Amino acid sequence: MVDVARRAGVSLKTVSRVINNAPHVQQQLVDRVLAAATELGFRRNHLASSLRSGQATATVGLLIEDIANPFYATIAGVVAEVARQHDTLLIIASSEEDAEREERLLRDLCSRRVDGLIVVPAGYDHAFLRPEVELGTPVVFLDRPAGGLLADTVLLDNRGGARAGVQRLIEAGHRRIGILLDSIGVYTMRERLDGAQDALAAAGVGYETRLVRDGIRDPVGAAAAVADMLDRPDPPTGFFSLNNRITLGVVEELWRRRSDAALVGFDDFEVAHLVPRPLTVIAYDTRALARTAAELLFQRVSGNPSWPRTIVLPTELVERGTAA
Amino acid sequence: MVDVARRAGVSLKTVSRVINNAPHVQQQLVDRVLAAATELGFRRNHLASSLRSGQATATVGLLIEDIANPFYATIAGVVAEVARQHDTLLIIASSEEDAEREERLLRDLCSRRVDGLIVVPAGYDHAFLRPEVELGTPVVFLDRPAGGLLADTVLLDNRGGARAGVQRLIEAGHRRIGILLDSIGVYTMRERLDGAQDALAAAGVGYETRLVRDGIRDPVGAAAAVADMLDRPDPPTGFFSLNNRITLGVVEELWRRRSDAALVGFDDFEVAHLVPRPLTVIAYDTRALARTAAELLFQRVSGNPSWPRTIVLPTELVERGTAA
DNA sequence: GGGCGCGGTGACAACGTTGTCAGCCTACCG
DNA sequence: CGGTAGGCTGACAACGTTGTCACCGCGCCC
Repeated sequence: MVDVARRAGVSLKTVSRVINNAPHVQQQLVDRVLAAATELGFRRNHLASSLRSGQATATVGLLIEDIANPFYATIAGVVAEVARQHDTLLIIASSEEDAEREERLLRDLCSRRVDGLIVVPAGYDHAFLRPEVELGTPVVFLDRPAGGLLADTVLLDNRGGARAGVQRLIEAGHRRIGILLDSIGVYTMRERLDGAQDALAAAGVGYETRLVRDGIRDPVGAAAAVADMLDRPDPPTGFFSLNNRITLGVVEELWRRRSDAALVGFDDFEVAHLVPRPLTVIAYDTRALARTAAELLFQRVSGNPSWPRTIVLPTELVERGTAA
Repeated sequence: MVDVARRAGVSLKTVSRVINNAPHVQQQLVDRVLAAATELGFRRNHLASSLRSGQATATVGLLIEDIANPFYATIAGVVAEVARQHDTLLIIASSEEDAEREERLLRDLCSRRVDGLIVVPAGYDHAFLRPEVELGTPVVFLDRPAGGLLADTVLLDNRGGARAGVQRLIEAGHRRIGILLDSIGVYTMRERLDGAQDALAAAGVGYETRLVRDGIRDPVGAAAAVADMLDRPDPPTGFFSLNNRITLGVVEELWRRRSDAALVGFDDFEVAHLVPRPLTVIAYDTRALARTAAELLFQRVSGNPSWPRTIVLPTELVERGTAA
């Protein structure tokens, strides 16, 4: 910038004014400076700018589990789009469900002075973020609540959705319902399981531990669990799967056996209408979820100081034929 | 930092040394400084650090079409993982296939002094990046070549893959092969179409324009095109689809009509084995593609100055039964 | 005993930008 | 014709950190 100033025969400050097209600069000088800048290949240093002005790195951080997962990729896409509307770039970091790594990444993002953070938490303690929040970095939690920190949060109605799904199976006459979940350690899984239990209890159907399978990581594991349950005495006549990876495995196994057991799955997925039997699922609007969080964040960034909110978005039972 | 120094009764520089755990500091002072830092809630300012030291923002930029697309999400995941191994964060920006937006985003990333860039180009002229490259910002192009700029590039063997796919259809006896593609404006589509033509020419099969459909954006469009082609005289007996979104539409339409027309699709996809007929596809290792680019980038970042390379990764014909 | 090397520390400038303020000039008003 | 308001410009400090260099004191060697 000092070089540009010398070349244009003006002061450093005038160059700064031109670059930021501030008012009160003669057109003639503007032209001279611009010419000098392009001749010298001037490249503004965004770092120095945000260092000096103290705020506005025009960057927000998004912390998720795994960017390659379509759910998070959708979220990232929406957040990036909202960010773009605010002329802001997005740093995306994946925690891989590791609380320690999550903390490291969040601290790193803060040390980069991001204007705000959207976090899908992996850990259970986010108290370490309190200083940052108090010093003015807004944080919005997405899909799961924060631990030990009062902050804006946008959630799905996991419990209500699961309740509706299991209720539907019960209405169709099922009493032995196999429930498959990823990990009871994950907030959404706990909520969904609670919802399923709500529905069972409300219908006076007993909750049988043998019908609940935890720790199912992938479609293969799901298929194996289904096979095992079906091969035992008093097999389930219906299945409730708590996420779409599991649902996929259940579908595969049922199809392999030509079983007509009922199935309701949490999470919709793109090819749900293409698989052998069209699937009944608990669907929700992932994009709306992300958009809500992102818009809330940018409200905070632009200074809305109201009390932290928790927003719960609805889920919907989409019937496509496998509930009966 | 100056506050920490005062509190610990040492100089500013000693604090800096402790924070960066530089050698030659008495353990006693280290402890005092660390204590003071935590008491005051010291938060290192990464911006100021990279401004002063001139290099090492520990950030790389990834420019893709659309983060919500699974192909790019996979790439982003791999790049983020490689970046993490180098203690580097990732700024992801989506060009939405808009060359102007691409340029704006790349300039913005450069003004943030990222350590390097991985670009899936949307535009055709990247000469504007030359000053940045010359000033030491490595750029690796991914999946499509750069325009007007000599730079590292990692590509797929689109042409070879398409050639193999069409050749397989020809071997199965097909002579009228419907070819469906997104947009001839996209590099990969042109390459794949060229490969298809190679195979047709090599087999002495005439290239009929009526059998090629351009501008197919989504599965619905693909289904409509297939329907139209099948309803005309001399319909194709086989289809070659140039990306997986199109393939999905073709599958739907063929299934709807219970047609047993052959189909080979470019791009594998997760549920390729679940759809009504298991699909024969041209597959490739997206993760390897991304990993190659990311590792090449970090080689450059750490100073490997050799001549820009172009790496072409192979594709593979995966037969699952729809080629005949 | 003087010189030398080295571990340990601090003063100071610098990175590239922007905020503050002072100062210039012109125009306009009384 | 003096005063003043306001458009326009520049000098300077500051943002928070790190690189450079100088300095001090100690132990060691000749």
